[in-house]
Amino acid sequence: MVGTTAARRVSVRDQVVAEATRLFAASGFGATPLQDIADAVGISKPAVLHHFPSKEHIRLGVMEAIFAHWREQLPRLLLSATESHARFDSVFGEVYRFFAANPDRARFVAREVLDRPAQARAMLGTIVPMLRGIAGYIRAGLGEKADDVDPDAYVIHIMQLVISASTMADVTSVMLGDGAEGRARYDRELARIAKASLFGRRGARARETASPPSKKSAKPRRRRA
Amino acid sequence: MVGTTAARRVSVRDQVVAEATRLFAASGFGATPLQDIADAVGISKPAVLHHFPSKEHIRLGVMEAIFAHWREQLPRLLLSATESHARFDSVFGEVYRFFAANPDRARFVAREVLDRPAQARAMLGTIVPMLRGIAGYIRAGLGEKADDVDPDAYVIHIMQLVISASTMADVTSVMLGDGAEGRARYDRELARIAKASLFGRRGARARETASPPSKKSAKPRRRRA
DNA sequence: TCTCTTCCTTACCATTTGGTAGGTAATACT
DNA sequence: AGTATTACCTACCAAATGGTAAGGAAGAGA
Repeated sequence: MVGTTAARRVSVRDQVVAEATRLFAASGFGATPLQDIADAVGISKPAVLHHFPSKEHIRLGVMEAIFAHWREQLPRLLLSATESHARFDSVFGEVYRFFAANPDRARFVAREVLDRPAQARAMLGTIVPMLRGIAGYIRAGLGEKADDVDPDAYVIHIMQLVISASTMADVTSVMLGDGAEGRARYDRELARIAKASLFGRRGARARETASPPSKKSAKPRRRRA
Repeated sequence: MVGTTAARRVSVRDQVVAEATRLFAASGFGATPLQDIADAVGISKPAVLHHFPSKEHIRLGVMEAIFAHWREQLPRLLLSATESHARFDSVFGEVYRFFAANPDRARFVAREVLDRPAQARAMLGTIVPMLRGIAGYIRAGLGEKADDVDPDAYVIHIMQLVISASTMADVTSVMLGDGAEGRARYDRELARIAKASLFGRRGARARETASPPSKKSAKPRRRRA
């Protein structure tokens, strides 16, 4: 019948994880029936449970996939430019794009933090060393005189900001407008806050190279709606 | 209209809303059985449905209570100090304390944004005029030369930051430590980011009056789980 | 006392849903 | 070919859960 083992490029298991990620992100773990996942993949419900012992294991699979992906992507940050402003743009852009590229990831993580704080803590723990690495670069880049900045806390807050931005953008657009321009203002201000709080308004403005993590068109003008 | 018997200290209806807020915040709307709310209040499940036509109406009651509370509190911001730095501290402190004083509110709002974006949008819409008022003050306080700041977007992001901070603090403490000092660093950096991104690092440091929004009222909140 | 209203109870129902039983067809292995 | 394994199916079950039915206690007003 329909393409069996040979024609199967992506394993059914991976499809389950992918669809579950999307559905969990949209409706939440508890509100997503196993049947919906099965339907999305195109198999029966017991077939899903053939690949995972339980629904709970699907959730773990989704979470592990996200963090594994992130653990794989994050090290690229550590190879970024050496000049502090350029490095900042690079690092911020990487983090931003990781979540913005697929809001499902941000939504899922946000839900896990709410629903299962203890497990979310454990998962976050697996990337703490890398976050500390980023914080270390910030500390080194700013030098001794920046004793008002707390790099560890800063990294945490910016990660939060990016996650919540990816999560809430569709809701907060009621204030800035739903169009592309509203979203552009939103993204630009997010990048500005992240940068200006580190280098100061002057420093951030002086090098406005990568304020909005390269959307399509960066409109430098700003208007009231 | 329903003045009802005066003997009642706190109406059962209000108790239902209060307990539902706590439970919905902790576990989510879908994952909170009606029975749990009934148990928390100390009545039977059908008794809960005597006060609310359905579980859905309880959710609406919780949301309305939160936003009504906020709509009532926010105007105080508009009476704050006139000097821009002092006003900032005042406004930021108000927003921060509103959510930090009761993390359930932040958690509930965060969940609503994830689960029911359209309704969350509508609710946010009811406070947009006030947010624009705050943005207007920021615009006026900074003057013409601060054309890099987008006050409307700024207000949205800071609100997001405060909400997500109240929501995720218990998880992110894995990086900064669970003790009071870790939380203090967390709060201090949050305030610093909010302020420095508006006034610049120099401006923010010059007036470090209200970095960590006094925890007097928010501190003794640790019980119940 | 009788009646009406409000608030609340116990019993019950219908639906949803995670998970299981047991069988079948295709594939891999020998 | 013969056998074991993998992947999947239909049918089913037990638990959880939102909501309903029907009625009782308590107070107010007559």
